[in-house]
Amino acid sequence: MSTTHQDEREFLSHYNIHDYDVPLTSVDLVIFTVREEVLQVLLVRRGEHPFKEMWSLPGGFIDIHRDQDLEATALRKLREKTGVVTPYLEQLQGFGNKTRDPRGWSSTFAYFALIPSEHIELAHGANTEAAQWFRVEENSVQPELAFDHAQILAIAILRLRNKVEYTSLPVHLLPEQFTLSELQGIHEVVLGRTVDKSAFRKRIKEGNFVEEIPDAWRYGSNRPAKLYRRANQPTVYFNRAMGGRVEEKD
Amino acid sequence: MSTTHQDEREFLSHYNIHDYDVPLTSVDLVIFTVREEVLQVLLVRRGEHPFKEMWSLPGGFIDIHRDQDLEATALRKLREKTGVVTPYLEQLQGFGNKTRDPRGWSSTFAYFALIPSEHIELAHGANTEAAQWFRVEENSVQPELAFDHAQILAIAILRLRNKVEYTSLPVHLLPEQFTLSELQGIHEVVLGRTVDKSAFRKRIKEGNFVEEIPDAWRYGSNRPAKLYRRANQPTVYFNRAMGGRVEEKD
DNA sequence: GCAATAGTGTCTTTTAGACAATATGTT
DNA sequence: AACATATTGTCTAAAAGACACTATTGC
Repeated sequence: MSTTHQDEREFLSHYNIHDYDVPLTSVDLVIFTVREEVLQVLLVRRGEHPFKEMWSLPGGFIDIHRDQDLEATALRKLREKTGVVTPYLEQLQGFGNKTRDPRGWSSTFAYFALIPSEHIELAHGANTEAAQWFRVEENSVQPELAFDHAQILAIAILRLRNKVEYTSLPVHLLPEQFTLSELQGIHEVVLGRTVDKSAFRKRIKEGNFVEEIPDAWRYGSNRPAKLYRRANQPTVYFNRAMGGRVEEKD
Repeated sequence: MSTTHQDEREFLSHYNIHDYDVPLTSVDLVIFTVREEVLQVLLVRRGEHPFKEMWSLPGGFIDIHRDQDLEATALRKLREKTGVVTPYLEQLQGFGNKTRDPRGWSSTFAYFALIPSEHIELAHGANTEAAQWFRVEENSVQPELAFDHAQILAIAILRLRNKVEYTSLPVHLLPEQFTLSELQGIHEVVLGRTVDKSAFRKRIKEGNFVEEIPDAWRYGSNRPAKLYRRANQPTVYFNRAMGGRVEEKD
């Protein structure tokens, strides 16, 4: 109805968000990689209040002029900190309450990203916050984190472990080319336990999310290993988890 | 350090959110129930611009003075529309971009709730928006929805079907007391296919998320059925899905 | 007894786990 | 040949699917 549309235009012309008490809204990132045989997460040291000088997850406010959508905000932050432009990125969960930020009611969309550890250029420089990798031990990281970031991190770690149990997601922690043993190693690092070689390979092969690279081999002082790459497939979900029943879920 | 704390107090005393361009932030709800042997979802007719008169998911802005956290906002909206105070409630996903709301950059935390169809008092009255149940057909609902709510609904339906495949979640669609056949019926309605009685019962019993009610039976013109109730357990995740491999995931 | 639904048992199928056996490169 | 790691095969175990069989009530 034209009347309704005119009404709506009239309404919108008077609408001003600055008239309302609204929450702060940001995007935070949990960026995982596997380096030195350990799961690691990227943290930045805060240069400004609040929580100045403390370590935190990279993130920040949505820039409503530059960012088309939430994912654009997440990708922008990721690019600024790591230079990585095509990560595996998925939304983790939203968090929001009165107390998590001393500036007032605050909510955040937490994302989680997986990147291969090679070719990462961490952001540095006098003015930017320092970025650094930290080892994940159990469900946390050594330094105390700003805001509720310790909680967000714990939930991200849980989600990652669950996804590793029953999806093809860990391929995104590896570079372009990798062997099945390397892929298995990634699984073992994230899960914190060994997995059976035979069962693992059967599973991977029938998932069809990796493909052999023709005539490409990794050589060492032993039998060479076939090199594989990610197939052009969306994430594969297995009908059964790798271990026994998965106890905790998010 | 005391200096840092003083710095921070100083900083906060000058901080004013109204100085910044921030996105709108709301909470929306996808409320499911099973009535008349069909999966149904609760929609409200919008009384105000934008999208005045159109059907939409119940929801609205966070009230930073009344709501402690996001879940409190969701529960408040749910209570206002249905009178239900203890539903199954989980966060679905966040959505946010420049275009979903004509008032400007907008983001929403979508929640999804399951409630039994009995004892629901839908909100009515001249001033409040009309609330009504709609049948879910495939991945959508008959009326066109405001904002990007059709997309949110589709994702919620997908999530619900996936969870029904491999979790104990459907018990929340049933009243206090129910028979195993009724529970199976709920699964069949949501999944849109029949499931095997024997396999279903083995699964349910070993999950231990329902318990027999002593000496309680449902009578009819046939063999009486044992009545069960929800056990005091968190959601159980099964190691395998009910059907074959689950193809689409969220 | 009959109809109707509740509840159980048996066999098959699928896929993971354990673990042994074989393959193929370097040194 | 010795070594190290890659790759495959065989048997077992766990849990779902198909389907038949038994149980118990009202009428």
